Amino acid sequence: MTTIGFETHDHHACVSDALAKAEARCAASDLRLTPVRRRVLELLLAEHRALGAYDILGHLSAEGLGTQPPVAYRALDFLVKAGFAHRIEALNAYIACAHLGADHTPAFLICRSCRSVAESDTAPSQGRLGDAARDAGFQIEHTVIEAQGLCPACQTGDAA
Amino acid sequence: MTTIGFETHDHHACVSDALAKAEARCAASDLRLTPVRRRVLELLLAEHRALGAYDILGHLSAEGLGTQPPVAYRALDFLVKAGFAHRIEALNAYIACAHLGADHTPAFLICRSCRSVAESDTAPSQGRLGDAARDAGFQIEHTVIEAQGLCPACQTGDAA
DNA sequence: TCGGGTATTGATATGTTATAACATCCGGTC
DNA sequence: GACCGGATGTTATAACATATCAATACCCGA
Ligand SMILES: [Zn+2]
Ligand SMILES: [Zn+2]
Ligand SMILES: [Zn+2]
Ligand SMILES: [Zn+2]
Repeated sequence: MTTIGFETHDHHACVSDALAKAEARCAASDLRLTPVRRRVLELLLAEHRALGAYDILGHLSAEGLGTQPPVAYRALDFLVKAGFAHRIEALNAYIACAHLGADHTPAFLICRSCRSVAESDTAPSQGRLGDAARDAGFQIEHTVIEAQGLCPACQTGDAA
Repeated sequence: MTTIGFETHDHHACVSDALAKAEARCAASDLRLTPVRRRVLELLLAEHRALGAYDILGHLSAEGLGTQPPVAYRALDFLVKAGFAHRIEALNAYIACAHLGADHTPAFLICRSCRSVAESDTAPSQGRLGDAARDAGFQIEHTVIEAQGLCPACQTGDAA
């Protein structure tokens, strides 16, 4: 299990690596990483934090890449469908995938204070949830696993 | 592990039992199950389905109990805080708790076709998520565990 | 029963997130 | 060049949620 987000790391490499992987994947899968889509991915990659669609739109608009909500939502939809980003349901926000390329079932650790998000790659079977689904005859297509609390940095300051 | 929602059951008893438990809990904890709050709980209990705040508001308004959004949101906040209802993050919607009285960490099985929701009382599902949090030094306060897919009934019809 | 604090409700306005609908452009193909 | 499909531009609106302040109900002790 790998958790990415709170550790200090070579983030510049982290970003360029993710962009390179996204480009390779697009080339291989006949997807188009257009300027707006690429820029939105860069914005999401800039920090390991969740950004709202309208945060994104603010940046795009400042850069002359589009001013209306569909611009941001289309790009985000593309990135999420392509697996380059994830939606954080508990925040109605979006974050770049930290395990680009790997087929995974993400779980998130979300700091309520600084809004940073760590992506943990949990086991796919979802232990007990999978059992419950099987018992109930429920066919799982997608799971949302999000834990909210305080990240290591914010615990020391103990931001209420 | 108990999953409630898809099985056929004595739903009339299910509802009155839940209302009785809620009343008992309010009496014991100095909480007030006012008319609007009680009615909203009844509406949520009516089916094992998630209802949006504005669905609720529609009913309330038809019954002369209030017409403005805060009426619904206040009642829902009360019910959620009291543990009588849960918020489904993936739907921005609300559902009555199926394990009233028990201290539990709910997990939900959400049918994308009929919007019915089963509440499974998993073990503090922090199996692997808890491990990841511990490794990262993250202090979990609340978890969201929601699986989306098709319920048994909707698989047969295979609603796309 | 009177006051005073607290919880609740009423009412208005606004903020935030997301999509529908339709026109237009642009690159590749025949 | 005509066509097609994906991507964008543009307008409007739907859906979800909260801030704020005034008014009222409730409880409790003086
Ligand atoms: Zn990084
Ligand atoms: Zn933090
Ligand atoms: Zn029932
Ligand atoms: Zn169903």
